Amino acid sequence: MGLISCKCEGCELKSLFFKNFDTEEIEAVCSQKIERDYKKGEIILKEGEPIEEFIYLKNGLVKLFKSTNTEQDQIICFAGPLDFVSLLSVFSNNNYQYSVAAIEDSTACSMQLSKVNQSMNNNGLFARSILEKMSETTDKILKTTLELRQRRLYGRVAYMLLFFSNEIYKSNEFELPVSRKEIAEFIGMTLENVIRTLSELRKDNIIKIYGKGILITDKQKLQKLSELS
Amino acid sequence: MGLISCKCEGCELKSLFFKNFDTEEIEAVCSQKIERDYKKGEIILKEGEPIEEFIYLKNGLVKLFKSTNTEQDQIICFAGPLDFVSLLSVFSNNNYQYSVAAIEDSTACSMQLSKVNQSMNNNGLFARSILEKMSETTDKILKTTLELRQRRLYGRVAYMLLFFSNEIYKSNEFELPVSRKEIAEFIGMTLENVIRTLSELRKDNIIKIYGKGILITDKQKLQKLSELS
DNA sequence: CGCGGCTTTGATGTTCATCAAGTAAAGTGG
DNA sequence: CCACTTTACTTGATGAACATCAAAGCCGCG
Repeated sequence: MGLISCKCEGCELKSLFFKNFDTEEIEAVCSQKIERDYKKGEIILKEGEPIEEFIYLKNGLVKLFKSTNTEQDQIICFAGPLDFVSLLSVFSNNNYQYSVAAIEDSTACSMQLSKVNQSMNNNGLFARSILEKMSETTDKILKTTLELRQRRLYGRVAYMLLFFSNEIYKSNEFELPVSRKEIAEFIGMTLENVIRTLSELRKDNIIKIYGKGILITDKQKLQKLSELS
Repeated sequence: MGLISCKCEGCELKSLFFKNFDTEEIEAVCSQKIERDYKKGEIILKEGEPIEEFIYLKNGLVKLFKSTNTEQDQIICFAGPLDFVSLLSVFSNNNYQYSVAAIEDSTACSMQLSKVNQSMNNNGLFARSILEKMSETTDKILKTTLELRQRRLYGRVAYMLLFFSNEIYKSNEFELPVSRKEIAEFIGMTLENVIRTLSELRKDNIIKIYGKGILITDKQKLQKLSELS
């Protein structure tokens, strides 16, 4: 786990996030920023821990999840660059309600929550930016959840494949960043049935499978499966 | 549908929501407030419509839901007094992503979104209040969704009954404010199976049913069913 | 009264979880 | 580097959970 102080001059996030700040304010917040690298599999935030930082993802891919009393976790969503991974419970709880783990090598920036709070109180526009970002995030999560709920096994697996293809990798060929078990935890089905469904899709010449590698050969059919079932 | 201008002096919401405002600011916003009554069944907001107002519930009970391409809607959550029913998509979309309907006679206050926005820009503390409220709301929704997803038929029905008993009516005896079909739309099962399960719970002397009236006679067993299944 | 919406129950088949057993892949220690 | 262990993946068989179809009862309302 590397640990270097972030050079704000080159940070592409500044313009997105701090568009409502003047230089002085940016300095005040950014001087406290810490950039950190996480390897695939590493835990970034743990459910139950006190919230002291405000974290966003600079690059990589993470999963938000919640552990249950069974062995099976529940994966809430995946988040990519420029997503604010600690956004969900930051402002209504003192402790994280969800865990976050890197599913690809990732870099995250964090700043003290107290500083962010202070800036928000002084600057309504800044608070509003966060509000918008948060609204977006939760809207997306809720949408995905409801979409998945409408479908069954086949439709859910198809939806998941299309999600990674369209939203994350923007290609018909990609490496699944998650295990079969994690897919199951995301779509709310069992490991075995996820595998079975992938195999069936392969037999029907809709996808090709090379371990974690996926090649979507018939996107139209996959799309239809995702809509119908 | 009644329509009177809201008298802010008696409004219990003021202290909750506007705690960060001085009197002048409160006046500025409240002078624009409109109070409106909705009868059970009436639509308050419709998915797809432009967002122009900021609405919160003064009393009553509403459901948030999303229509699908089937006949079955998806109910996202129920909201009671002091909940900000338009909070979900207000800040990230120009149009409502969900519909809201009264499931009991309700009163809602609304103000122009543009005024609220203006106040937020000028007052970080106010923006922060909204942020907290919103974070709370989405956290609750997500929690419920994930809890339901963990359970199956029996557990979901039990969870739903306990929700109305504990969260909404705070009594073991209450009238279900929703139809059997709406229960199904909330817990993501079919109408028939909801009815069957309720009947089984009745046969097992866990609840009594008088049409929409429910009396929970064995809360412990219901609790256990909700946890296990 | 009769109609339409809501509710109930039963029968049937589909979808899915679970159990079991085996293979492949990946990490571990000598 | 190889034997060993562990973890991830795969397939089949079985029964449970659930959706769907069908039919009928109830209840309020015009």
